[in-house]
This record gives sequence, structure tokens and C-alpha cells, in this order.
Amino acid sequence: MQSTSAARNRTLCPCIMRWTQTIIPTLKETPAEAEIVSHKLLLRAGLIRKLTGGLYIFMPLGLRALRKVEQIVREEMNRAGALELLMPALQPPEIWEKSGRYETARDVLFKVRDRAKKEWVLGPTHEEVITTLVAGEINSYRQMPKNFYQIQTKFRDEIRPRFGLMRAKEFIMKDAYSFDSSDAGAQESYHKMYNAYARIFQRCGLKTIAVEADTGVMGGKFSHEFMVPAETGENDVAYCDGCGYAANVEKASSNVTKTASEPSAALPEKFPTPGAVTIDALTKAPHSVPAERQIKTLVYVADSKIVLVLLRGDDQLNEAKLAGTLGSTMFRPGEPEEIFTAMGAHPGSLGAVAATLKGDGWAIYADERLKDTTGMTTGANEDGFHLRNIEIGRDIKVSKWADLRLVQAGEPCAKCGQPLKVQRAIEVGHVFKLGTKYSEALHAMFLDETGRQQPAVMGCYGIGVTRTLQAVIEQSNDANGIVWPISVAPYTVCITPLNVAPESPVMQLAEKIYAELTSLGIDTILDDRNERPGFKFKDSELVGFPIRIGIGEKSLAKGEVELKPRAGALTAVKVEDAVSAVQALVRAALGA
RNA sequence: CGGAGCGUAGCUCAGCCUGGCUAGAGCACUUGGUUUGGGACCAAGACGUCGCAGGUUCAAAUCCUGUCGCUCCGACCA
Repeated sequence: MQSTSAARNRTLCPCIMRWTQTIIPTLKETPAEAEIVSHKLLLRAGLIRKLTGGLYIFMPLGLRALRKVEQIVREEMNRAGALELLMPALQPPEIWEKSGRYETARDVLFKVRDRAKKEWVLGPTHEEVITTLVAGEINSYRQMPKNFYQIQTKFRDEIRPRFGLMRAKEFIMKDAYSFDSSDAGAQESYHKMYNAYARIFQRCGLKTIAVEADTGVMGGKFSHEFMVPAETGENDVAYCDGCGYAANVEKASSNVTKTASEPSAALPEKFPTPGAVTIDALTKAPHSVPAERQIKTLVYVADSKIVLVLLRGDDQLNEAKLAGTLGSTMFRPGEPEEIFTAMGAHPGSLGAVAATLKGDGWAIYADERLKDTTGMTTGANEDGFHLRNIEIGRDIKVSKWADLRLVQAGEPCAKCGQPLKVQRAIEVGHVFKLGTKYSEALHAMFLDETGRQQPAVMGCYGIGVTRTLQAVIEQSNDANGIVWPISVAPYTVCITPLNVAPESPVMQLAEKIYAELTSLGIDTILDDRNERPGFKFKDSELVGFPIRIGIGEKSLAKGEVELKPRAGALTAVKVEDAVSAVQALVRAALGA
């Protein structure tokens, strides 16, 4: 039977997608390499296979789902007036030098050499390329606005690829770049993209929240990230149920209470604190200094210079905010030996009190929550000693006050006062208003109405397409497998005949329904495997086809087939109603 | 790059600590048979440079050294 069925397949109509003719290598057991549910399911459902760390092969089924996500992205970008083009992945390093990112992005740049030993870079993104193009092609305000996009493979030398497609060395991104002749125009382009993104993710069946974001090394003016709430995400999002405020914690601020000051004219007093090298240790007897009355002193090195960062004892530093304050991302925490050499004490006994500092003219950045505080305690820059009665305005030469702290869940929203919540999330999209950084660096200039030369005002907009696909699975699964939204499912319908003999009424009906669904444009796969029913049911649920049509002799005898939505209950429908019932489900899901 | 763990059949893993003949199990695969509405059963079979290199030893999957790869935690990002 087995061999004849293989022979039979070769002679059957190739226009029917039969399970035995494609390859869907499902796994009953989870490969050890996968940690999070979406990665496990991508592998178990036979959608992807790993070539090596951070590099994956899309199997036929996985590719179908990927193409559906891409198509939704393409349709919505086109609807928003963006123009699709395709740029080279291989790029000359010169344009990266011009933008300054050859240095600032060097950690993620893959570099290769050609036979003449000339260096090239593999594009992690395409601001430099598109801006070079626009510099040559767009010379007048009359040619703007323009928004160019592509869907293309990007390369990033990730420090640590992980979670399958979530963070890979090579991934597919939709990147778009808008060019406007005015700031107001750029705002409008930005909002168009923001709205397009909301539609894209909604169509993909994803629940996302748009949050205010830090602009990082992109060097933009302001930006939003589209986040999929998920415990396995790599970002923390702070949001407010009261007014809808939402921001990446890198960016978020809250309306925290000022630190109460304790008026006192007392002068700094050194006291011994042997062994107490943490904020927590100082809160305990015999010292009993509450964390909110301590000043935490962090030592950073920026441009090989020492920088001190002061926070209240119970606050955490937000490095993204520090980057904003420093105007650079080129900084790092000091090494223990380096700190000892500079400060004369080890971490745990550090302080910024002017009289105890060895160095002169060091920048001291202090969090605003410390402003005007008195009666504080901090390290004495001598191991085993701290200072009390610190009045920050009098005793510490703060160079700059800034919001440097990480917000915590429960703090009052800065806009409405309700408590903020913090949630892990996966970033699937990011919109930036860039301004003129790249257009100036790469000379994308145009003549305005008055004949003056101006740099184009840019925006850039990314969607991690492969990551979005995985985020859908991360958000949409159950104990049996994936639960695809119809919009991105590899096939909408899986027909499961329980008798696969070609001449059987069951199989003949299966092929008839297949033909009808296909003629209606509904993607269908026919599970013609000669396997036991339970095996086929389990497999189709693992892969997660949104609708299964079960056809067996028992129900057929009653003139019925079984309709089993992946996320719903099984119902019996008359044979003649099966196709219209499926069509109704599909229409309802796609809103068509 | 720092910290932790793991490399034995296509997959999941045992064996390693305490060295010993021909390296095991389950799943998957091949053949035959029995089955057939929720991941069947019987029988036979195929599949391994035990990650790689070096060392110790009469003898190494097992001990030692080095190396490569993978996974997880931290800093970077779609």
C-alpha cells in the first residue's frame, strides 16, 4: 500500500497540495535548543530548521506564513503611499564613514573583503544607501514627500543571537525611509507610518501597544515602538491604564515624590562602616540609614574620562537616559581596579563629596530626585567609611541635573497620577522621526520654494518581519500547538480524510471540497497520509491550521462532515454546506 | 566579551563520578504483518569518526590539556 501510494502521487494532479508531497517535518519531542514556546513550536511544527546559531532555513510551510506577513506589510505600505524598491545588502563602507556610523555601529556591522582585499559591509539597515540615492535623485521640494521601503534580508553581528528568529544574525526586515521638505511634512509622514503599523499588526492578529521609545544610536528626534506584550520579550514597557501613557522603560519617567529634606546645618561627618558595601547593608543596624537617605555613586568611563553618576539609594540607573544626558552612547561602567585608582576606594565606599574627591573637574551627573536634599549619607572614598549630614547643594559640585532613574511599577503616571504598570514585551516595529542627521551627512539637499538649499527631513520605519512571524506564534498557541490567525496561516484549511484510498467516497469528497475551496481563493492542504486519525488530528493541531475539515465514513453516512476551527469546538455540517461554512468563517476573520 | 551549562544515532536522552570485551533505550526511518475517529501493536532491519586534537594508560565515551560548536543569564537591537 505504501509503495503504491508513492507511485500514485506521482501521477496525481500536481495542483492539489497533498501533505505527502510537501515536507512538514513535525516533531513530537522538543529539540533541546529551543527555550521559549514560539521557538519550540516553529521547530516542532516543521516551519524552520536551524543551519547554525542565529541562521535558520524556512521550510515550505514556514515560508508560506512568512510570505503572508510580508504581503500584509506590502499592502499596507502601498496603501500609505510608500514606494517599494530593493537595495543591495552589500554596501561600501565609505557611506558608513560619512554618516559616522562606521564607528558607532561597528559592533553590529558584518564586514567582508573582496578579491582585491577591499572591505565591504553587509547592511544591518539602509539609511546610508537610501540617503545616497535621494541625494542624487531628489533635488526639489516639488519631488517630496517621498517614502521608500523594501523588504529585505539584514545582517547584524549580534552579540548573542537567541530565541530562534527573535534575534538572529540574518533576518528579514521591512525598512522604510521618508523624505520631506519641511518638519511639518515629516510629522505627517511619521503619522502615516504610525497608522499603517497599527493596521499591519492588527491584520497579523497581533495585539500590540505603541510606546514612546528612546532613539538610541539611530540619533532621531522622537520615536515609537510597537510592542507585543509577552513575558519572553526583551524589553520592559511602562504603561498607564488611566490615560494611555506608554513608554519603553528606557524612556519612561514618572511623577515620583521628591526626597524629603531634613533641614540641618550640620557639617559632613565621617563614620566607620566596616564591611558595609551595599545600600542594603547600610540600612541595617547599627547604621540604620534608610535607602532613600543614601546617595548611590556610580563610576562610568565616557571618552576615557571619569564620570560620576548619583542616584538615590533605592533608585536604579537607566543607561539610556544617561546616554541622552551625555549625548553619546560611547560609555561603560568603570572596572573595579580603574575605580580604585581614580577614587581611592572600592565600590561600596564611593562618594562625590568635593572634599573627598581625588580628581578635579570630573563631570558629576545627578538624578533630579536628589535635588536640594540635605542630611544624606554617602561613601567617604575611603574603604570602610561613609559620610553623613551631606547637603548636596553645599557639599557636591553637581555638573548637571537630569532624569536618570529607571521607573518602577506602581509609581504615579507623570500625566495622570495613576500607578504605572510594567510589562515585558517583544519589539516588532519601530518608527523614528530622524530629522536631518543623515541628509546633512550624505548631502541629500533640495531647493525649497525660495530657492534655498535645505537638507531633506527624514523619518525611518522598521518592522522585523521574521520576528513578527514568531511573535504571532508566541502570542497565539495552546497546549496542542500553534493557533494561527487566518491572515498569516500557511494554509487556512486542512482537509483530513480518514480514508485515503483514491477511489473511496471519503477521499473523492475531500478532493471535491479541496477544489471548491481553492477556486474561492482559500489556501487549503489535503492530508492524504495513510495514518491513524489521532495522529493526523494531532499533527494538524500542532501546525495550527485555522480550520480542519474532517471527513470520515461515519459522518459521511449521515451526509455530514466535521468542521473544527482550531480555536473552537467541532461541529457537524451538511456536506453541501461545508464550503460556504468555511467561507463564512474566513470572511468573518479577515473582515472581508 | 564576562558568568553558567551542554556536546553520545535524524530527535529526546542514559552510560562518564568509580576507565575494561561488540556503546544503549525511546521516538523517527526501512520491510512484512495485524490495526484504523485523538500521536497503535508484533516481528525483522538500517542508522554512531561518543564534537575535534593531543595526552595519561595494557586499555578512554569515561581521566587530563587544548580547541571548536551549541544553549542559558548580562550589555546591543527589528
